[in-house]
Amino acid sequence: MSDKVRVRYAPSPTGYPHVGNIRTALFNWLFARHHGGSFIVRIEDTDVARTVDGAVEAILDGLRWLGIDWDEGPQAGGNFGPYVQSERLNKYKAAAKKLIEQGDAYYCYCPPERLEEMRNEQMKNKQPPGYDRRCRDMPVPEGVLKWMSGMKRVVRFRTPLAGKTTFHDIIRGDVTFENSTVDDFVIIKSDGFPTYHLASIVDDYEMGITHVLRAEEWLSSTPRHLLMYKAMGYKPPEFAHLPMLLGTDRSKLSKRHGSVSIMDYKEQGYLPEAMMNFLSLLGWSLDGKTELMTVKEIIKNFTLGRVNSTGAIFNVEKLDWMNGVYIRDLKVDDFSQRVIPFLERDLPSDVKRPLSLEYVKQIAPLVQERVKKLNEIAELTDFFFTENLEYDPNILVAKKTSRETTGIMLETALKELGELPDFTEEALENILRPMAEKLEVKTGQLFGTLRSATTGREAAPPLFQTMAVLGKERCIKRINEALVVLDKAKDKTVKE
RNA sequence: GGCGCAUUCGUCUAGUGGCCUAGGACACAUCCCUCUCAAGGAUGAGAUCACGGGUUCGAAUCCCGUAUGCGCUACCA
Repeated sequence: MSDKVRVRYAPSPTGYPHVGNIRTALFNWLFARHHGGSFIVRIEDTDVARTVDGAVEAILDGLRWLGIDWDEGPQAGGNFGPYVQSERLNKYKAAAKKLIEQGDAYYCYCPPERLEEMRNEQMKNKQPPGYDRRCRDMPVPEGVLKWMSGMKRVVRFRTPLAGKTTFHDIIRGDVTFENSTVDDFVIIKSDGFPTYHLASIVDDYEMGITHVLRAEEWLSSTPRHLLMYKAMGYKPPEFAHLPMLLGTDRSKLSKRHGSVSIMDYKEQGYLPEAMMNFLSLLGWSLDGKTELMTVKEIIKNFTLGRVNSTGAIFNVEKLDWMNGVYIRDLKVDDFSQRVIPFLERDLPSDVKRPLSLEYVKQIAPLVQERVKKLNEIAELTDFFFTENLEYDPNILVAKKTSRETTGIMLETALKELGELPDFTEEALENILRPMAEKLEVKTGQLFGTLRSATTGREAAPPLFQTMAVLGKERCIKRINEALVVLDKAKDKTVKE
């Protein structure tokens, strides 16, 4: 590749940043970074009706969250601006004018209702739907008359009636379309805005885009674009149509498949680095074996030759696993920092904020390897923060033990723990293990009972560490409370 | 309906004519470790490479056809 690579991500601000879209952005970015080229963001806001306030910022936030930076575009500037299509209308008008003048485009006065009717008729007769070209050869004076009388008009491209358009897709190889299957599509809408087709080719040309990497859904409109490049006398860029992201039923990923906004994933506690790693593997692979990679490694190895052509189902289970791997890899301090916003968001409201970073740092290592998503943190650790525990008294009585035995275990623990000078993990272990032996119960039974008493749950981090972090005072208090509610529990001497 | 693209374990994928009696990962199962839950380790089950024809000494890999899926078929992108 002798020319410097210039690629773009061209989202339209019609809603939240969709993961499928972001994946396209990611591949463009990886491609640019791999080749030392430029990654450009261009906002395609040519659909006035569908434009949503705040969408641009949301999309940019999504990119930033993942660590995708752009060399040119909104907030970054660049020499090819403006990077917002609604600020480039004159360029599209000029292009349309040129096409009309050289006979490659024409005004069409057909009202939407007629087109609708025409389509219905075509469908009914099992004809391929498409514009019937009624205005294609309208004499100029007639058009002028309609225009003067106030009729609305659009500009359509005059598609060649015969011939073929072939192009080489970097991922799929040669693709050919019969021009006769391409209808006279609209390039300027009646509101004066261009359609995607016109705007994108004008901008891609003027911004010096060398490669267009976009989702497969665009494959069928590529001949339109090529025809326009030709009519405009532009040299077309190279094309690569990326496989789509699919939902579990293999259809285009959408809301009904679950979360589709990249920001939802952020809020659920996926790490951006895990998300990027996972997304990069949807349609691309290094060697079929290496899956966990740093951004650097991904960039270093990312080539279109290793992008496949089959749509990929967005497999959340694998994402969860990968996120867990990344979480476990975090340094305790880092993990603690990242977890605080989630704790502050999800812990019961009576827990005082702001949380102590020092205290969180004590808790964090106990749950780090047990968490797949950061939003699980509050649920897993709330007993470290709340004063009163609420739980089913039955969990105090370990399997195959009686209420009486449980009472004895709690009393004994209470007494010996009370005399323990330093409440460390090691000291606790040294006192609790022999205690089980003395009481002639299994360690699992004793520890289980104490776990329930001190945490209010049956599954928690290792007992000694947990108790050490909770501290002597709180553990004693909770064991006392356990003794009170024990009355309500049932014996479990009979095998369940 | 038309056009286009695709088709390897449930899922993500490796595979570019012989190394494939098809490899890895997630998920799943069993076992080990173990104070619970995880994590970790080991083992296992799971794909007649959509199907049918060719080409070839030899095909998951090349060609043709069929089927299925998906996408497009807007004054949306």
